Amino acid sequence: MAASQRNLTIADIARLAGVGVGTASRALNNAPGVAAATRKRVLAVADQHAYVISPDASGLAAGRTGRIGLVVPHIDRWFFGTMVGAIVSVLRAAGLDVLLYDVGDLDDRREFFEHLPARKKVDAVVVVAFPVEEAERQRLTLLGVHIVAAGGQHAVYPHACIDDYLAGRQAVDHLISLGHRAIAMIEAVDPEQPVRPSGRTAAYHRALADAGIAPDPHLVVTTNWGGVNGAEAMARLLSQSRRPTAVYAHSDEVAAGAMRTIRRTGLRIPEDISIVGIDDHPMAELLDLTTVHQPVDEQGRAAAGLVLDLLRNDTPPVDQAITLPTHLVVRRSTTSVPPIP
Amino acid sequence: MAASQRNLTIADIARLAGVGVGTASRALNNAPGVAAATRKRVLAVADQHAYVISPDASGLAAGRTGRIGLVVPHIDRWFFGTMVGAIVSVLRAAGLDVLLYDVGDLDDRREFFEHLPARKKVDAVVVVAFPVEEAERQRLTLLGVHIVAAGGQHAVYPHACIDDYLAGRQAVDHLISLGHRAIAMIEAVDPEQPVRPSGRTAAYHRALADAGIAPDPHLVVTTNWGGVNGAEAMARLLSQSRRPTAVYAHSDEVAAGAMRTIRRTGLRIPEDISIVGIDDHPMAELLDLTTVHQPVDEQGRAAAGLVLDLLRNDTPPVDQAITLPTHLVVRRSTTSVPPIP
DNA sequence: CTGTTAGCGCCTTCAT
DNA sequence: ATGAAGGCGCTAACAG
Repeated sequence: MAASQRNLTIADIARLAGVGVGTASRALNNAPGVAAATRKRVLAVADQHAYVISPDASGLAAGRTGRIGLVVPHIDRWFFGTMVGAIVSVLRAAGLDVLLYDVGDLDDRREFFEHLPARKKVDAVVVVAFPVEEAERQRLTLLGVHIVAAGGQHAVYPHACIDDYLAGRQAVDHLISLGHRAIAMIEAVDPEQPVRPSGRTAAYHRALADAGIAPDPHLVVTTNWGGVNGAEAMARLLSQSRRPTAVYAHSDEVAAGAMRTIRRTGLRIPEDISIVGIDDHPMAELLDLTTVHQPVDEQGRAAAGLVLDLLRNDTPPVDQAITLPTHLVVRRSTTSVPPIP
Repeated sequence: MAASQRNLTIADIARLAGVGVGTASRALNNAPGVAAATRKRVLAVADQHAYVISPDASGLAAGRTGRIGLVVPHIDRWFFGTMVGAIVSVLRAAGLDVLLYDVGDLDDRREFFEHLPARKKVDAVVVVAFPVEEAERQRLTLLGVHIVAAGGQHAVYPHACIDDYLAGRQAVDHLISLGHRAIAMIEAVDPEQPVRPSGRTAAYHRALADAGIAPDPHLVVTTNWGGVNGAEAMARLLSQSRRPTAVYAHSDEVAAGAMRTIRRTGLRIPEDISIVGIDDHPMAELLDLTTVHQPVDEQGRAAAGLVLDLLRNDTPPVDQAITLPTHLVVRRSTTSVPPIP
C-alpha cells in the first residue's frame, strides 16, 4: 500500500502530453512562453496522474530550497507558539515551507549552532524570540543565507519586535500613577538561556528613579521563568519585613504564580496588593490580570514579511527594524494604593 | 556578505583530498569500504573548508528526503505545542528534519488536504492531535509515505494517545465519589474542526448512568474551545433554575474560564461548587484546579518513535497502537458535596 | 513558442 | 579499497 509503481517524472508527463520536457517544465511552473493550449494539455495530463514536480529536484536545479528555517526555544509556550504560528501562516501563503529547529535547552542550542543542521537546507532563517550571542552569530554566517529575528532585540539582524523597556515602563508607570511607592519587581530569567540585560528590568529602575522613589533592593527578586517559580518568588517577597503594595512581574505567567501566593497568604488582589504583568497572555484575561499587551501575531507576520522582502529583492527592505507598539490593559488586579493603616 | 565564492561540491573535496568522488562520498557518509587513513584525510579536507554534503542532492540521488511532515492545528496552544516539541526532539536526535504544517483553521485545513504541500517533501508524516476524516485520509494516501497519529484516536493509523473516555471517567467518577449528583458538563468543541463523538462526553453520560444518576439535559452545555468561552458557558449554567454542585469541564482552559464566572458570581470554589478539568495544563497548578493528567510529552515521543520504527524496518512495529495512561490529580477545586441548606 | 542539451550535487553500481 | 560513469528529477540556456 505504501510503495506502488514508480513515480512519474516530468519526462513521463512530457511524453504523455506530446511535448518536450522543457515545455512541460514551463507549463507546470506557470512560467511564461507556453501556448495556452499546450499548457492546458500538460496540466491536464499532470493532474490526471496526480503528478507534481519534485521540489527537491527542482530546487537543486534552480539553486534554491523553498524552505525557511525557524529556530525557536520552548515551542510549547504560548508566546513562542503564537509567534511560530503567525510566521508559518505568512510563509506558507507564499509557498514556502518551514523547517523547525527547537533550541529550548542549552544542549539543543549548542548542538544547533555547532552542527548547523539547517545548512544547505534553507533559503533564510528566522531566529524566534531569543537573543543570538556573538559566537552564535558568527556560526550563523556559515549558513550563507538571510537571517531575520522575530520578537527580540537584535540590532544585527532585520527584525520585528516590541520595545521591552517601554512595555516595562507602561506597567510600572501604571502602578506609580496609582500612588504606589512600595513596588516590588519579580524579574524572570530563562535558566536555559544566557543572561542578558533586560529592558523590562531597566524600565523598573528608571521608572522609580523618575518618580523620585528610592530604590529598595529587598523589593526585587529574581527567578526562573514560569508560574511556579513566580509563586515561589512572591513568597520570598512576602517573607520580608517590608511588604510591597504592588508587584510588577516580568511576564503574565510569573504574575499568575505570584497571584496564587498572594491569595494563599490571605491577602486580597487588588485591595491589599496590586499586580501587573507583561504579555497579555490569554490566561491574563481569565485571571483579571492587568498587563501590557504585546502584538505577538503582528511581530510574527512582520518578521515573515521581512523574509519575503529579503528573498524577493536582494536589496534590504526599507524597514529593517520594525518595532510594534504595546499598550496597557487595565483589569482588576490593580488599584490605588491602600490607605496606610 | 551573503554570497561568496561558489560553494564547494563533493568533487572539489575529492580532488583536494586526492581521491575519487565515490570514495569521498563514502567517507563523508561514514559508509563502509574506505581505508581509515583515506577517510580521515577526506574528513580533514571537508571540515577545513567547512564543507557539508548537500542533503537535497544527496536525498535526490538516494531516494529519501530526511524530512518528516508535522500536520498540526493551533500550534499556539499548550497541548499542541508540547506535542510538537516532544516529537521534534526525538526526530532531531535521529537526524531527521521537521516540516511544519499548520491546519489551525478550516481554510488552512482544506488547503492542506487539497494541495498536499508535503508531497515529495517528506518520508513520513505525523498528524498531531486531530481526527482525520475519511476524505482526508484518502488524500493522504497520495503522499505515499507512512503516516502516524500523535494524540488522537485513529484506528486507521499507528498512533500514540490517551483514552479520552477513561480520562473523562476519572474526572466524573471523582465528582461522583465525592457525593455530587447535580454534576454539570461543559462540553468543548473546536469550531474549526468537524464535530466528532467525544470520549470525554461519553464518559460523562455513562458515569452518571452507572451511578444511577438521572441525566439532566439542563446541566449540559456546549461551547467552543477556550477560556473565555468556558466562562460564558458557565454563566449559562448558572442562569438556570437548578444549580449544579459540581462541574466537569472538557479541558483545563475551559475550566479556568468557568472558575472566573463562578467566583464573579460570588460563589466559592470548592465550597459552593466543585470543578474538575482535563489535561493538567500548567495553568491548572496555578489555579489549584483538580484535573486529569495526560502525558503529552510521552505521547509525542512515542509517536515519533513509531515514525522511526516505520522508517527503519519497513515492517510495521509491534505496538502500532500505544495508549498512555492518565491519572487524576486532586487539588483544591473539588470537595464533598455541600450539605443541602 | 518549443525541443534539446547541459548541468545542479550527489549516490551507487560496476569494474579494477 | 578505490575510480569511473550513469542516473536521481528537474531547470535553464540555446537553438530553432
